[in-house]
Amino acid sequence: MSERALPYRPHNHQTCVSQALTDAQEICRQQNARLTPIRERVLELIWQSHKPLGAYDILAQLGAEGHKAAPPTVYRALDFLLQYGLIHRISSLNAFIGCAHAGEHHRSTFLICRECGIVLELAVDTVTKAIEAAAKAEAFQVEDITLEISGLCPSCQGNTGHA
Amino acid sequence: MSERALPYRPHNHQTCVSQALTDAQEICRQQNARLTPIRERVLELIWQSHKPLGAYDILAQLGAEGHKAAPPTVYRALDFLLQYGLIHRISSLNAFIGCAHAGEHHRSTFLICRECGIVLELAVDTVTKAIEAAAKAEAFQVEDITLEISGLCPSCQGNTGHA
DNA sequence: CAAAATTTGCAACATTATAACATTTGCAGG
DNA sequence: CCTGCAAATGTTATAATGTTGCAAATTTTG
Repeated sequence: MSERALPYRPHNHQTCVSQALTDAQEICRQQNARLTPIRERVLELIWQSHKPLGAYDILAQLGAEGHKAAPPTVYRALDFLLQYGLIHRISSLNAFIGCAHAGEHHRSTFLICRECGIVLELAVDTVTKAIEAAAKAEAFQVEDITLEISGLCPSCQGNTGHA
Repeated sequence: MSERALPYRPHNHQTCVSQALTDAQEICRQQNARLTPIRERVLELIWQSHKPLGAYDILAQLGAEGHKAAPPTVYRALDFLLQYGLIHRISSLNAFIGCAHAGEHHRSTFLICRECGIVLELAVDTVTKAIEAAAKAEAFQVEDITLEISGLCPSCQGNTGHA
């Protein structure tokens, strides 16, 4: 597996997109899931940047390209993509972002820049372990972890507060 | 400072409520913030249980007791209570819960039972440290952490799946 | 091919949150 | 006291996000 580009830095983003689509196709094939044109297009739209995209943004873009879909169409595609681990939902933003580790079993941490909006997904074992230990200490059975960190990415630090 | 009751266990909940209100009054006095009747009542409603309460639930309860408020009234009270650290917002539920550590500087972890809805707030230093270390490794400047763990609380484990 | 299951279309609606502006209240200085 | 400002609340409308229910089309399966 190749190294992934840091989203903050300039990079050939088309590589991110095509990698994500290829991975998605492979994952769906393995699980006998149908990556239909709508689902694939929604995934592609979400991957158009490293900023999370709202459901209604997706809806608008589909509309702009001639496919006038209704909200359920988009939400169903999103549900599918979530179910197969191809995207993540960012609760604190009511928005969705492509999964950078599709196919790998992982717990994600999201670093969300409040300035540029870019999100970096991490899978840090020490964090996961600490969380699971804390839950275990309370005899709580963990099913799902939402960990979203808001702040300033390296590129935006020092760039704020002056016109 | 006295020990806090575990929300899952039966406890004299009135103690939780009055403690929360007393703390809130003290915190507001110290900061010259006005804990007006509406704000105090919203806080009290939120503390009526250890389950997060939606803004429109609050609205409905205010209505039921004769104070027919509009959404902005509730959201403004919530903003105030959030600002002074008297409540927390649970992003994954779009709901609000009383802060169990008001006045103490802390980063919270929420254990949310999907079965009974009860939320336990923790402030675990190992978790906070691990998260901050992970962010630091990416040169990310942390401002806010959303950590919400969904699963089964001790009381609800084994109680599910059979009528 | 026919039946069954999955996916999509579509209309209506439910829930959550905010904008904009008017009115009232609390309070400090004259 | 009272007056004038700032903070808080009231009011109306609307924006943003998400769901339900059912019909039509498509795909899979026997």
